[in-house]
Amino acid sequence: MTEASSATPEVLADAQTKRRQILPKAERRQQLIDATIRCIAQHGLSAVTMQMVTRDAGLSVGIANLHFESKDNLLKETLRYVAEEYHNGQIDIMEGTEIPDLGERLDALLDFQLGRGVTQRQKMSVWFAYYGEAGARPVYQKIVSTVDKLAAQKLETLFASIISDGGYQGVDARELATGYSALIDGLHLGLLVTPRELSKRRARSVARDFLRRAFPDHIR
Amino acid sequence: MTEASSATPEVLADAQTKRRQILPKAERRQQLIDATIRCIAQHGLSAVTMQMVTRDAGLSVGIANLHFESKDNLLKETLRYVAEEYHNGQIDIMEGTEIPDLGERLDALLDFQLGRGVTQRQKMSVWFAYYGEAGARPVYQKIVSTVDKLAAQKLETLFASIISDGGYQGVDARELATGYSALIDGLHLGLLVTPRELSKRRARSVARDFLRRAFPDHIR
DNA sequence: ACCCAGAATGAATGAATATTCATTCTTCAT
DNA sequence: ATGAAGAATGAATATTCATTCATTCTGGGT
Repeated sequence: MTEASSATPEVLADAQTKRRQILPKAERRQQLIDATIRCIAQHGLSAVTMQMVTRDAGLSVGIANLHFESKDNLLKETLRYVAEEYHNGQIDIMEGTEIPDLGERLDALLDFQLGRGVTQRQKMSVWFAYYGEAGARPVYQKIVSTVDKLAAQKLETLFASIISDGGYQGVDARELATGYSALIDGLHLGLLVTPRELSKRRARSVARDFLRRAFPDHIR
Repeated sequence: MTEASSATPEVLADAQTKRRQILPKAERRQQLIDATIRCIAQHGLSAVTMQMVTRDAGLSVGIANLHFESKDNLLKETLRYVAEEYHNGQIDIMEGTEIPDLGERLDALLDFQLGRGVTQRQKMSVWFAYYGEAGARPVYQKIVSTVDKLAAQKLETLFASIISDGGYQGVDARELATGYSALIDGLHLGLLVTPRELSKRRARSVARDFLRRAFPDHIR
């Protein structure tokens, strides 16, 4: 009642001063992508609305269509961002020369794949939300498979080096790389869907077991 | 204009005779669940509408709300159906006594998990569509984890028998079962998202490799 | 100091969609 | 045959949502 008249101008100003800010295109785009990721994780891909995303970003509804042509496009770009972030992280480790020891490099890769950054519920939710739609949306399939292919090659190369280095017999690098990738994906899924039954700790131990059985001289 | 009068009664009858059929509740429910599965696979979970499902089933729009209270419920029941179908199939193989030899039983399990029935795109699409939403929908999480838990136990028991039978040293049944399940999930994902890079044939070979490394005397 | 290009806003619009329910049709017990 | 129980229909309703665009605002260039 008295609020409107008794409140100091400053308080009112604080509440009202939602100063309109103008930022470079790239920055706004990233803000919106980040908001989209949060919304997908919290509400699920099928429940995400433009209102939801723009509210989460603290911006107006019209802005999403200004920077991305459409909702469809925003979702597509968000997937591309998440996919590239993950795969660039892997590739940096695999082809970087900072870690010369092959066993240690494997360890670093595993740390990245099942470590804090990647296994945050947020990221995994987004990941699988898109996988779920991939069957019906060739665009998603293409984004993922494009980026996946390179990572798979690098992994195969790394495995081949390790096989050669350790003189392991009867092990096929390609086959093993496919298996390891699938194992990691499956563990991510378990962490997302049944976190009660699968802890991060155990997921890491399972993946490490797989590697140890394949490369006993390089792990542990 | 003249159609109505010139067309023979029979032709009209053929076109019009969409004889309304009354079926037992259980049968209608199954029809609708089947239609839902097809729609999810073809259009993605987020694009499925009631119109779409009922049209696919060749029925009227109102019928879905008659047999399932709501769209939400129809989707929930569809997930339950698919989850139970898959897990019952696995459990039948694992605890059935039809296959006494442990190695053969493992083979049968692998055949089922990566064989025709399960890896049809339809089923896998539905599978991952729900996984994608599971992060945001506790109901889905619960349905999957409930049904998953039992299958995981049976698998662990089977592995334990094999370990004991083969006298394998330094192998933990639980750890291995977790790894194998994750591997299968990951392979399903690969078959769905990057079918170009991963054939069914290779998926089976990868899974078999995993088992052979763990239980060399029982596989191949 | 003052423009103005174009960034940002949000009310309005129209399309899509879940759900309802009055009505029609089937079946079966009698 | 007949009527009643209830299964099935689909036009109508109310809601939700993506997209538009006239208007407002900002900050850098002069």
